[in-house]
Amino acid sequence: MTQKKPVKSKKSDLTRAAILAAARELFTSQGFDHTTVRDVAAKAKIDPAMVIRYFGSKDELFALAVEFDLRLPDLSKVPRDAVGATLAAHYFGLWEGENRNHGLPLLMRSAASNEFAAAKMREMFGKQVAPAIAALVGPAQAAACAGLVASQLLGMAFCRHIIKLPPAVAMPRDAMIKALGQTIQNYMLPRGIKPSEP
Amino acid sequence: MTQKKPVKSKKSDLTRAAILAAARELFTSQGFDHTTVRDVAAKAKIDPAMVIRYFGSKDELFALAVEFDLRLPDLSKVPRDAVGATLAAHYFGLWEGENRNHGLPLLMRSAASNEFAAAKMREMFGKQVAPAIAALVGPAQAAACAGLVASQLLGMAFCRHIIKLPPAVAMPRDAMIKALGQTIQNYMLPRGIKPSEP
DNA sequence: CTAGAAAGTCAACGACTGTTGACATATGGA
DNA sequence: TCCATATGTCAACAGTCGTTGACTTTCTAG
Repeated sequence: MTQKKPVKSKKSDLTRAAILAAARELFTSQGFDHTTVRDVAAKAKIDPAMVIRYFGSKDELFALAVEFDLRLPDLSKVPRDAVGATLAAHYFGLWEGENRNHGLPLLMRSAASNEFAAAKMREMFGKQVAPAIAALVGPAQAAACAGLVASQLLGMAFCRHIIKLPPAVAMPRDAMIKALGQTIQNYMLPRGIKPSEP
Repeated sequence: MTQKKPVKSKKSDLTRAAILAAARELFTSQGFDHTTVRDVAAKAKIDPAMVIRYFGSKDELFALAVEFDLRLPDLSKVPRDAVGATLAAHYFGLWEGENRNHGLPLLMRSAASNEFAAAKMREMFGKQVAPAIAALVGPAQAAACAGLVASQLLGMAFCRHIIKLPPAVAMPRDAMIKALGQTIQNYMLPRGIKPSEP
């Protein structure tokens, strides 16, 4: 007899997962508008009608495909002068690590021309990034600081992975993380050095 | 009599200009895909067929709407320690100055999901930005430097004007330009400080 | 084995899109 | 005045899209 509590992986679960995986890939590489329900179905090797049956609509599918966790490291356990580099390294691990098929590249590709995706990016920033930074830099400068950090990290991802600007693509990962790490470090915990006047 | 050399502003020229202006506005605020030929025609108060007659196709209209000149200042005539701030100020003058209706916001909005727009951004970078930077920093580091500068400037525009991340929107323009100016300055002309190892 | 639910297939609808061609009107030189 | 050309209008085509409902196949509980 088939129990009902210990949910077995029914066949429908596999199909569901296949659709979601196909959708993530296509949304990531083509964006929301250029990805058709028929494309997703073809990649998942099922009928377009199934996509709608399983997820209700293209929008709901997108909303599910987008969900994910940044899994930011606990910055309070990182040496203070390594915070910038740690953050930069973690962030580009999300883009260039083993499991690349998550919501971040997907959101980035669609956010510029899709208000739902833009709102999701703002939400993710507000719930995951801002608090992590606010815990380190004090409430007064926290917002501005978080905005600056986000602009640098998102900007490099935009150049390197979205529009593929040659020098940003060619830059070795280590050098990029080092440069961005210093910038972020300076935004978050500026030294007494005071870049300009002594 | 109507002369033919000193081109008078015929009526068709006005219509053409009206179409182009309407197209720029809509492409900028909605991106390429969400802007329909019918939208443009409605905004220009003419028939959709005229848009095609005047510009051949939606793609050709987009290609024309996108053309523009960054008008970068001559960095060699700027005090070396003011290069970063000058560049940042000029760049955000393009976004927030009086004449905002040009190709840059337009490209940014569409580049993530439109290969033509992405290619145009790469071309603009290669022809206008990279040379200006290469003239200052020497060919060895020029490419990497230009990539870093672009990532920071484009990233902030993305946060502030495209997805409208609250802290990036709220940041006063002066403070933003100061912070970004320092970062860019450091990318282009790092002080003797030598960030890490000597 | 068998009835019924789950899973999958198929064709079509209605809306929207870029684009076209046939037609009407206006303009300006002869 | 008249005609050629420039300019503008209108309806429709062909294609694509998300979505739906009717149908068939597969699986499994009783």
